[in-house]
Amino acid sequence: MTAVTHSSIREDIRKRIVAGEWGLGEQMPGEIDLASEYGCSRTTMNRALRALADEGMIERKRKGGTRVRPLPLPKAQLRIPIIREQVEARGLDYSSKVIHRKRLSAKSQTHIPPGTDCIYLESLHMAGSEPFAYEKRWVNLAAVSEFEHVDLSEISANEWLVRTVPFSRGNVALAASNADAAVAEMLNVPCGNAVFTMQRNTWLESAAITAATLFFPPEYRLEFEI
Amino acid sequence: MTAVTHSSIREDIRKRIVAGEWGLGEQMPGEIDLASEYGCSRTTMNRALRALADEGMIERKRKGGTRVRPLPLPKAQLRIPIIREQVEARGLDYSSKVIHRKRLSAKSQTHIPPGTDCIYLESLHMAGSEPFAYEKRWVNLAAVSEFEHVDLSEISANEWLVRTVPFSRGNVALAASNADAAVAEMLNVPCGNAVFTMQRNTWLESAAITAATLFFPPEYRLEFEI
DNA sequence: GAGTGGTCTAGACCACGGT
DNA sequence: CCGTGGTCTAGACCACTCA
Repeated sequence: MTAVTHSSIREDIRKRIVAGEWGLGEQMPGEIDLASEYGCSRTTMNRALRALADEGMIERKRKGGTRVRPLPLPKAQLRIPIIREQVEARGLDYSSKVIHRKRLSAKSQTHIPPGTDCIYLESLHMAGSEPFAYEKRWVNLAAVSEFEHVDLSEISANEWLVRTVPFSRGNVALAASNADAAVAEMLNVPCGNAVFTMQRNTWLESAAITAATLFFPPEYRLEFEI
Repeated sequence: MTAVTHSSIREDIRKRIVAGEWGLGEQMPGEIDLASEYGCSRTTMNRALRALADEGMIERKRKGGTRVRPLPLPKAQLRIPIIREQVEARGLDYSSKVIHRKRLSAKSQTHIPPGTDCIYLESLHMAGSEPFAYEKRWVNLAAVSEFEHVDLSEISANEWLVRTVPFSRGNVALAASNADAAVAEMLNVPCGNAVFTMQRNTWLESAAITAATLFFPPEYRLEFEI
């Protein structure tokens, strides 16, 4: 006898969908019917079906009932890794060095309003004695003025920001680009070689906090489940 | 007066966390206290807090209570776009052509067991008259034998597979690589140029279905929110 | 042992959206 | 109109884990 828990019910219904018990786009039984079939309350069945809807397997509409999604949404949970953790997960020592540090007005290529007082940083993240990633970053001093006095030999800019402004929101763009001379030298790859790049803009509420671009050597792969 | 719904409560508590009402790693009030503070039932408060825990903002443990996560997990919902949709979203006509099609035994670089009878395909996805992506794909005939007879001038391999085996799971790896001569010619970029690559392996239950590698021109960016 | 979250229940009312 | 999912409630028992 299967335990009547929302998770076991959810997995059982998932199997029935995968097995094709209800065709694509076809209406499946409602909460009340399924609840009585499984011998659980409607609340529990609701939770199981809600979870399947959240992951894009089914679609639910008031009055329209519950349907198997015709083309499932290929959604994935991607966890943006913290660089230190990635390095340490490979059993290597993490360190970072600041290569350039300047005080500049924001340029227009970032989401920080042009002219805003910023710190511009270039730093190299190391895994053992090998370069792991090169970073170019703008930090908005109007939003985090304390950043001006942070000792970046003690803590990386990224970690300081995460601890100071932990719950910011942002966007990410992934791309491939050809290494320019500076990036190529830092990552120890031939000039023009393909490098994986990740651009991140973050906000706290409506204030632009930081814009960072990370360059990874060609071996780097960002992996996740779907 | 704020309505007492799980979502409004969740957003209010999110604001209080962002405002720093409870320090990082510090224990916050339990469900019962918060429920009485908001004048809702414990069930409702549980749902609000569970949602915040799911998105990585708080950590919950039996007996240990609820705590603000010390370093928030940067998680993102990444929707893997269907190529046709990406092209059409840019207002361009989508088409695809098969460049090579062979029947081969699987090689060991994919997740399909070596020696399995496969179709190997190379195809070009077009946006208007421009190349949009080049695809190399293995399809396991032992898992989807009908694929042998599909007319790929009518429907792309990807779309046929999604409709036929809709609920497969898989993994994805993103990287930057240097275009080899064939890919460079197809994408109309200089040989050796950086191309964005996406490798996908998919399974239905435990059966390997298909392994695909997509190559995108250097302008391509994969964007998402965090 | 005891406190906290995890979960289930039975019942209720509401909101959306096809008919 | 009225069926369906969306949500809330009050109460209960359980399971984990810290002290």
